Amino acid sequence: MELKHEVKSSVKDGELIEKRREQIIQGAVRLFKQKGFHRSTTREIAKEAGFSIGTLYEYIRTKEDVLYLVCDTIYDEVQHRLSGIADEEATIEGLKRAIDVYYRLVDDLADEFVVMYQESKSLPKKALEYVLEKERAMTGLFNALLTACAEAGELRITDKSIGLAAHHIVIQGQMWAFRRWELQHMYDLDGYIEFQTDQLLNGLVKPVQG
Amino acid sequence: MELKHEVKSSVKDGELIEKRREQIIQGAVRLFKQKGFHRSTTREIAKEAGFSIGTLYEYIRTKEDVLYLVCDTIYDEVQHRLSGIADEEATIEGLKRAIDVYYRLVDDLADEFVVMYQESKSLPKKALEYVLEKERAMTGLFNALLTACAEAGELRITDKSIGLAAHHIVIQGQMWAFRRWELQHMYDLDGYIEFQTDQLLNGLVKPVQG
Amino acid sequence: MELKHEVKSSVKDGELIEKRREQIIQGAVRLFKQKGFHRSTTREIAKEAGFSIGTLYEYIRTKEDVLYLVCDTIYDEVQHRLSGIADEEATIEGLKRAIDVYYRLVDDLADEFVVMYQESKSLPKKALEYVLEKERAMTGLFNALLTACAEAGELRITDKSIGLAAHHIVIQGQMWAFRRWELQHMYDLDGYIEFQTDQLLNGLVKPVQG
Amino acid sequence: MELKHEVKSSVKDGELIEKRREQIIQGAVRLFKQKGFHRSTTREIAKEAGFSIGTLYEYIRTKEDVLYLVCDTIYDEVQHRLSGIADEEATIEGLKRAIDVYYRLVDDLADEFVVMYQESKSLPKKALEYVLEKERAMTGLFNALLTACAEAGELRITDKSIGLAAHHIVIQGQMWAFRRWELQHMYDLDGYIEFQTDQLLNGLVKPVQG
DNA sequence: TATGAATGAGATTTCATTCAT
DNA sequence: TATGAATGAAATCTCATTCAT
Repeated sequence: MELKHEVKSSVKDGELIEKRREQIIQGAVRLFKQKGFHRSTTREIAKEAGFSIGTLYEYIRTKEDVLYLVCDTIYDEVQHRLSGIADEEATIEGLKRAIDVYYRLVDDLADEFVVMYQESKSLPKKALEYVLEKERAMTGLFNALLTACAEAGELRITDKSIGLAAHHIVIQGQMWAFRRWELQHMYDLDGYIEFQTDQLLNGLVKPVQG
Repeated sequence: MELKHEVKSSVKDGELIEKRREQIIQGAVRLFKQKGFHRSTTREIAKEAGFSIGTLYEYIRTKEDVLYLVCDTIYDEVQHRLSGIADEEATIEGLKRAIDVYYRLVDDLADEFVVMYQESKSLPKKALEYVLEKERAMTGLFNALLTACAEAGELRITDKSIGLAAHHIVIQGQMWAFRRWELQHMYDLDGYIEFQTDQLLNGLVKPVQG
Repeated sequence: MELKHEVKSSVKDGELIEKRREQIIQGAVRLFKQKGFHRSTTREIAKEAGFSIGTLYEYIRTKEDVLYLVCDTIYDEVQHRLSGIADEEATIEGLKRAIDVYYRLVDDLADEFVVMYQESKSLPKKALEYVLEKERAMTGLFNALLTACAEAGELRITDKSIGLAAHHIVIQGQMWAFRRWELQHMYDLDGYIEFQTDQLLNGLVKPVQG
Repeated sequence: MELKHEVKSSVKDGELIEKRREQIIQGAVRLFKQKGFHRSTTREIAKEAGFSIGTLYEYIRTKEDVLYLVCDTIYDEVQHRLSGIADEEATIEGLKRAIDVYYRLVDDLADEFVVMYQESKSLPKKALEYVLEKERAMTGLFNALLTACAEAGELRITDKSIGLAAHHIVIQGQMWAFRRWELQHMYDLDGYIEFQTDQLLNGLVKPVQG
């Protein structure tokens, strides 16, 4: 199902491609954070990556490829770090741990998240689809865990509400990235996680003995 | 604190300016929805507005002015439609009505909201500040109402949590704009408002006789 | 049948388009004569035409459009100047006059012919087809006249040979353009026409009486 | 007058140079046929030749060298295959044989001829001169043979016409290369040779007893 | 006021050539 | 000798902005 939208390179050495793309991505993220995708030029990207414009184009075909590489990498990291969630036990505690992992991930990659959400609509159609699919998968992880908790009788939640609750978690996390500067006046990350989690579970947890 | 970032026009007739800018904004929103700010050209904006590129530049100074006009207009509309909130009574019912008004506003201006949040970082610094200030004012409305309710003893909520809850409301509304296509599979607007409101109040409402 | 491969312009004033394209074509021919199509840059073309690169692109879409405009114009001139041939009388004298007109045309437009034949394969497929069609039409004019002469009993020539003879005439004329510098050591235009015409007719004219 | 425009190579082994250049030329002709000289990249030339871009540049100095090699090789082959002409006997039959040899040569190397005539103006000045000199030598072969025939009383032809007739033969042959696809509808090679030869001699041969 | 032709800085992309391995 | 990654000058094309009419 990995319909990975391939980015063509004219360089043959796979390891080198890996290394150079790493440089490109790092440079691009630094740049996009400051100026966004459209205001960053390919020359700047090349320079930030540490090589010439010609070399940049040995590893990508178009400027949009850079954006795709950035988005793809972020989701790969996300996927990697969230991979544990799928195996969490279907309990309130498991759910809390999953949310905690996710929020800390957002905090670490806050800049990257902002870049991705603000620029991804500039991706070519096929690449956008692929990225959206990854985003859906992320929501899906929480959806599965919530479903498992509900089935295990840990949550009083209707099937209908599960989907929304999953979105809820995901969005609430992203909010930390997008409004960090405002929110950090009021909360630190731990406080924020605690508040949001309580807030969520207050509505969902089965009272101990109804 | 009205730092209204003025947009200069070489036309003198105030009414005409009003009318032309209306055309510009409407055209621009239609365009930005499809292609985003950067991918839309000034020629396209002029055409979509119904006049020539020369005329466009009689009413704005730079392309960024168009984006500013769009953002500014949206907030004017928001401010107008939310003006009642400030006067709501400090009760759960008052809070519910305020939230309802806000969610319906987001639903009506969903496209505009999406455009604004995706593109506003392209505004020049000063204009961006002004827009962010308006955004803060919006959150402030709910903040004030929540505070009033808390003071009136209608809500069990710490001072510290009020700010976050206000953000919560604002974000939850915007989520409807950003994820409409996914969410509409599960909920219609009324259902969504109800669910979100319940969810929020579950955590905040003082149990009847706790 | 005029499948004229349209060249799009973003300028609306038809007369202006006409005028500017005239400038473009003249400048381009001057340039292409010296350096050929590929070695001429769009900036040089603009400069030679007498305006800025931006203006050039108001009147064409791509560099290839310039080549097409050049080729098209040459053939228009050719077609115009050969239009009389179609009405020539079906006699040896008529044929001679037609050949004379054609050779003088080639002499006048020698540079243009060279440009066209050396560069036309760089045209995009559709435009190339259109140009080739015009070339075929030119050969067709002589074909028709030769056929008429044969039918009128003025020439002893098999049907099969007519096609080749028409090609012959066309090529022999082009040779004057392509090898001018060599041939002019030996002949002036009048002498060349006379020699070639004699040569051709020697083989084709019916001996006065058996 | 062998001004052989030397192509420098950094490889010492003469045989290897020979072999590699053969590969380069063959690949280049294939490529130039399809896309022309300017549209073919050095990378493509290297690939088509069967080795890397680095290796290509061990055997040439510039891209234009490739074009020169192609042109030079064609003329070497031409010279080789026409070498017999110089020794032909000064009779009509000898002339006919010479023409026959030449036409068949053109037919064999048709693609190469087309490439050469369409691209040779892209050669650097010195190389172009050298190639033109070879072309002149080819015409010279026929010139000499025609002169010999005239002196032997086999042809009624003025001195002045000999030069033109030689050009005639050369061009008529090239016409087969350039317009093959049109002409093959009407003639096969044998028929074409016969027709052209008759045509030519009709004007030149002394009537048997005139 | 309205128009749209003109401008040219600047963006993306290509590709001949070099050079370290 | 062979390789192919690196380079950067240069090419094409776009588009925000101006200004004469």
